[in-house]
Amino acid sequence: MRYSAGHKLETKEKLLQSSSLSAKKTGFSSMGVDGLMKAIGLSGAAFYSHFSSKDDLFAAIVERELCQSLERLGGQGKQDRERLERCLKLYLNMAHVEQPELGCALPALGAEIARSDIVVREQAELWICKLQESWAQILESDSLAWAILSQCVGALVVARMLASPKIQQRVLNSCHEEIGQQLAASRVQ
Amino acid sequence: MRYSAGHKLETKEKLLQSSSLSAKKTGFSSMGVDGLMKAIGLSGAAFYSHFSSKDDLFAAIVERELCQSLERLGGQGKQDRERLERCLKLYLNMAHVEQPELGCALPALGAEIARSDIVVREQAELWICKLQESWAQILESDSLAWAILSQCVGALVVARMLASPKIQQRVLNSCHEEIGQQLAASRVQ
DNA sequence: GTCTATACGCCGATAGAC
DNA sequence: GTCTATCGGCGTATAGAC
Repeated sequence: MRYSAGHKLETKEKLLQSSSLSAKKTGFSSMGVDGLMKAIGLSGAAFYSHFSSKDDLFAAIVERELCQSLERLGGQGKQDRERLERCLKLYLNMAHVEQPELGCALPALGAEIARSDIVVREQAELWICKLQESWAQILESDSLAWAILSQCVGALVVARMLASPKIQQRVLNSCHEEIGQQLAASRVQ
Repeated sequence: MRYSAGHKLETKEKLLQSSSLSAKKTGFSSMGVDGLMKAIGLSGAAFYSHFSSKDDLFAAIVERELCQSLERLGGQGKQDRERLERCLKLYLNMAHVEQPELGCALPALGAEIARSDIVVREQAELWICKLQESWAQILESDSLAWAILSQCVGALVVARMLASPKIQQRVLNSCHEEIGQQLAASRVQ
């Protein structure tokens, strides 16, 4: 082998990272294999040494991204409400609206995941359910966990569609405020 | 003119309707001009008698769809909470999850709208704000209106990513239930 | 593992006949 | 307004040299 043992792993990792960013920014279907490889300094044909098809790459991106989202949002081990509220504040943030490439894949790739084949959706379901379970444990409410998750994803989808930063900010503030009230209500209950 | 006066309008309307359904189902970027025209029994070249470019069509689809969503959800003239709650029940429904082509454009095209140029996003903002204002009037709360709107859109994005109908249903039920509590809380306040 | 070269189809868009 | 024919580019994917 003309290349070192770890080289393939490194290349694949670089490709995954670069592709994930691009997919969240411009949409997966809008990316070409050639452009993806050029972005990491390789030719288009080299792509097929790492993935059998473009769809195969998408499955890998989804798994990687959702695993990462779970780490960021659900955390490992026991959590508490305070840490959850800090996560929500980071999630419902203008920086997150303006930089989809650095943020959660659910608002950015949700529609494309929804249109993927069953294998990808089962992967997505796995990680999304893990995140929901993590939140449900903290909140002691299954339905509240689903509701807040949906609201966070929706807030970013809605805000990113808007043209003016002021209204985007108002969407984020509103969701943050209303979630705060839901959390407070669930605490005294 | 070899074609009747209303012919062009009818054809354009048929094209808009057919394209809107396809866009919500498979995503706008995945559609080809040729396929869109074949779907209404015309050749691909005839497209350019109605729209100057594919992007021009997307702008028209967004305007048409969001205007329609406003009619369905915001209604014209005065509304009341009961009618709003009936709308939410229809929105947070498995039929809506399973048939994106018949439903709201916000969950289906949100990410693509977000990536469009400023003109499209200004259009989107216009209609979304009208819807929010309509709800805010009923609910007597700006932030609650934004929060519920986000939650509804997010619920559909999340549910459609999932593989199993049972969990999809649970997402819808959870959001419906939690929104119900938010509405009740805002009523007594 | 990566390269160049290439196959082959679909893409958006235009030209010109009717 | 719609058609057929066509252009030039880019899409995914493969073949074979190194």
